[in-house]
Amino acid sequence: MHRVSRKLLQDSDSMATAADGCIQFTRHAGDVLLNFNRLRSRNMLTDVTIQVDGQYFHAHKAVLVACSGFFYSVFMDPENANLSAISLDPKVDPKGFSILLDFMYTSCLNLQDNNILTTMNTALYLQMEHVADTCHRFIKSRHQSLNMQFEDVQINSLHMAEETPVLRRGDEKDADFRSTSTSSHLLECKGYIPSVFRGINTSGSYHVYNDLRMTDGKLEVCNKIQTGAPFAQNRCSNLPHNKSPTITSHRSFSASIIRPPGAHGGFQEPATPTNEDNIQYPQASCLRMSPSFNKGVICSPQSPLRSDCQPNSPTESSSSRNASLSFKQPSDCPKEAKAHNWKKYKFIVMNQTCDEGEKEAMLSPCRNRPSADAEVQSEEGGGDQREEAAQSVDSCSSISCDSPQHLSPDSLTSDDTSRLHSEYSSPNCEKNTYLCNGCDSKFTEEDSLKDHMVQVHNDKPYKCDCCQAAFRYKGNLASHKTVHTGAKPYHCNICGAQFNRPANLKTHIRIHSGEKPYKCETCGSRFVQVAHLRAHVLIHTGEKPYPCEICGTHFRHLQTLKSHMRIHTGEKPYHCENCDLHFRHKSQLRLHLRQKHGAVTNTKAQYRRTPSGLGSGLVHSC
DNA sequence: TTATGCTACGATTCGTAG
DNA sequence: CTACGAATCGTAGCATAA
Repeated sequence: MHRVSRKLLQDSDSMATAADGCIQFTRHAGDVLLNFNRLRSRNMLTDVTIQVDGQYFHAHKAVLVACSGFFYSVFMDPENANLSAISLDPKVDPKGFSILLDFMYTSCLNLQDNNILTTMNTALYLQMEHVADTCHRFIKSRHQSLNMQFEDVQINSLHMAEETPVLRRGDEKDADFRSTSTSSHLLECKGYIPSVFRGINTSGSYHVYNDLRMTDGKLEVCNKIQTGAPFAQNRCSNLPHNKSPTITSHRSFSASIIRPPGAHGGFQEPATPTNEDNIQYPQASCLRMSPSFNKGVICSPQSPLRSDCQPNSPTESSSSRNASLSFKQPSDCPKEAKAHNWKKYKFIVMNQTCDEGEKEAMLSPCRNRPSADAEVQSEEGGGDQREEAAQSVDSCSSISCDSPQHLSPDSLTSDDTSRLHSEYSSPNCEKNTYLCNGCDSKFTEEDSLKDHMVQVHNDKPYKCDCCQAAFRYKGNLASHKTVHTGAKPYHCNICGAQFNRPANLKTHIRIHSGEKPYKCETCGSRFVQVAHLRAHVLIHTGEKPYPCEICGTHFRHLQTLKSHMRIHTGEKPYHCENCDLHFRHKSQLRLHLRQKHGAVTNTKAQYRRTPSGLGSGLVHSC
């Protein structure tokens, strides 16, 4: 019984039983998002392509709609139900969009000094107010080192004012600023006004940080406006007019819909200006930033904030509200070879323990220590305990790397971990209680916490003293050490091949015996190893899970992708020393050697590796 | 603690199409 | 000649039963 419970705990990783008997899987939401991101990285089940200034992004409409008021307005419109491609306004910065798209799929917002403005403006365009707010707090928290950028933003707002009449009615102090600011970053700052989608309803409300200023060390935002599409106004005509101030901003932004053939008779709709005359000015043209400034957003009925068919906007979610400012790079799944593995995709989410990022979040002492993030969060007001629990499994939002005592998880020993948990346990934690920062479990014994960290959070306390490889079990460390000794005590009686494990020898023996226990049910082909069968069935399923990030070509096998990448890198690792020619593929070298040098090159011994680098690698000696 | 099975992954080989 | 597809083989990490 104990084993069953333990196994269940491992499988579900982290779950809590509520008082009503409902078992809450605290990682479920994150795992689902992780799966979505992996699907995106493989371009699987993506149903829309977004073109941004010549760059293409594949995504799932459902994710876009769930995260962005802009996309919500677009895709929830029945008229656009079958859209498979959309082109955003060329003013939208692809980098900013990429950051936000990553955020949608990872919860990680890669905010850096050089992209903060682009990200914030793009967030406004996409009606991701919570992200814009976070960007704003980011700026606020770093204002002392970003004075120049604030000036840029102010200059930027003036440019917007030149385009948008509503801005001209802003604070007259702008005029002073206009005459003094000369930042070189001016051209890089795009003043975005999320505006009317060409022919498409982008109803919703959003405020625009079109003017940021520092006053006595405090940030102010002026000319906060709410905009909406005329379509929205029509749809919401039953609402009191003063509850839905509709401003159709003009020519600042647009997007075009690329319709599938047959839909409305054209592939890409030409951009058409929207109603430029329907502009109403908000009564309050200047709003001082306050801890609750975002509460003042007025929402139209079609806004994601008020929709009855969409979950709460991230604006209202605890995770976003409490999101701290993370400088952690978002996980880059496409670059992670392991993430491409279909088996891992299928299985890892339900069974995986913490990845490194999550582990870092769990071990980070910052969560329970005063920090700039905490200061930001305190302004937002505290969330309830349930929200905090959910927050604890958020691998990114709770991470702050600005702590001077931040430690890399790789550098942590088991003792370090325990020390951290003891040292940075919750202030509310009882004395002599060891608190797991990963799931808020409490233990009275330090060893219990250690065991918990191993079983639940994949702590690997056993480290090789030679290569620092970490293992969960002591036995595996011992097995690992036999590989550095190089001992291969298991011999094949038929061919003499040597192996370090009986299991590997057993697999090898199948070559001689002809045993192929794994059969493809589709074509009947048989394989020695189940992994070979899995790779084989991709032929039948049509799946090509390995995309080239440069040209977008998808491949069925990782090795094929790697070989393909040589086209982009120019690498030709196979070298003929006789005539100093380089080849991209070994088969080419072999053919060359046979034809030009009469060599027989069918044994591994005839090749040797050379130092890595372009044009180096395997060298044949004739 | 050891043995074992499962699994992922890298390297390699061969074949084929353009 | 070049690039890709598919299969094959070996290695080693992970998890658990014995």
